[in-house]
Amino acid sequence: MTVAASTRTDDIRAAALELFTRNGYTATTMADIGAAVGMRGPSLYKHVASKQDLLVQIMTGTMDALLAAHRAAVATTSDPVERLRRAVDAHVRYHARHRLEAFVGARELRSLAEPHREAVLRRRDEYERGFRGLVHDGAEAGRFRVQSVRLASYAILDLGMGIAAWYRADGELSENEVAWQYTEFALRLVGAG
Amino acid sequence: MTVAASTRTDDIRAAALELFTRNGYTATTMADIGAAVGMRGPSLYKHVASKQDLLVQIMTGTMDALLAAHRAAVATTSDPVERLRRAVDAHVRYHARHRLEAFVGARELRSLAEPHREAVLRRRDEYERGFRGLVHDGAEAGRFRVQSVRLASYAILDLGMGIAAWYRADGELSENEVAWQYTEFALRLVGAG
DNA sequence: CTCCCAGGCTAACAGTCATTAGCCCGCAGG
DNA sequence: CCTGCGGGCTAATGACTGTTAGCCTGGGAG
Repeated sequence: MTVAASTRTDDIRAAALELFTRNGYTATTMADIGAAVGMRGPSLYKHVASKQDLLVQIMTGTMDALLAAHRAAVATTSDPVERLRRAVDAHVRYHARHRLEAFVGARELRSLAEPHREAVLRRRDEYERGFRGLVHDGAEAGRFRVQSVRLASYAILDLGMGIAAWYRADGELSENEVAWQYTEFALRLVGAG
Repeated sequence: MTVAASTRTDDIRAAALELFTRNGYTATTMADIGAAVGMRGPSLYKHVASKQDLLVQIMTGTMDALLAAHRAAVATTSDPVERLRRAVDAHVRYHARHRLEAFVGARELRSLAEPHREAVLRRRDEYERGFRGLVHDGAEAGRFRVQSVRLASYAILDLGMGIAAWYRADGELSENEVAWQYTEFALRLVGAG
């Protein structure tokens, strides 16, 4: 049986994610991560390759998931306004649902060693270009009123990043409320309100 | 003569700010900072108290300046829409002009030791409440159409944070262009467009 | 019952840092 | 000329960290 494999490894990854988010990558020690899952630091090496590898897994996994969500969102319609609405919805929900991953993904790029950093950066650029394209198409079609496509898409992307910083699943604002409000914000922002 | 005091100390602070921004506080060594100003690590102690002190100066100085700019901006009028416009303008310009300070201020809170962290957090809360108040007043007066005052002010604040991440003084967008666009964004966002 | 090994542990290594101690040089004031 | 010292340097210290080596145990396979 090779089903439902390494719970242990997953636990470790989850603990690392939590600690990286709260204290940062460099300030988190292997001993800390071990303590969080009930073992000593060196024992972790029976399950993971290295501390850096833990970060790599988190960051590349995150970008892949985000890109996938984006592609799925824009593939469902060709109306520019609706495409942007769905992309923002996916963006916001991703940052709310995976706020730890998003948080670490945004803040620890500099802790990522070089073969991987470039790869993550490339995917992030691709994501950014995707949004810029959506805003551009909507403006082209006369559905948006924007002066700078670049500025507007930066603004929309930054809204999502912000969510990862303050959203709490057990807070007084539900994911739906946040998603609805923020898509509204984004559409108003590009003058499609 | 006690005029035009420590150029040396200022140079060191500037170099530290630059390095903290690019590599993060923990990843920056005293030797790095020293090299940036042309001396060895230990020599820095003839000018500054400690590495932590460097961070403290940067972060508290930043929050004070931001709060001062905010107060000055909202003191100049009592019209809710205009007050928000000016507050956002100050917010955006501050984050563009002092992007390094803003960047470090947002990202290195966790590296700040405890007497000071609390103090910075308190001032940040105060700043946040200021914006929330502006949005609330405008909504109360029927000039804004917002569902959640809190969400709208978070969104506006996050826009500024984003600027600190990508703005470059020598980029293709001038401070004025960014400021005008972003105040427009903020006003559209609260439905005052 | 025996054997194996997954998975934990401690000890040790090698490296990195912030910070301190103590030295020394050049120059400004007398 | 000398002397004090601002401000630089090297060496040393002490703490911490990621990672490796090697040991031990308990439970499942045969």
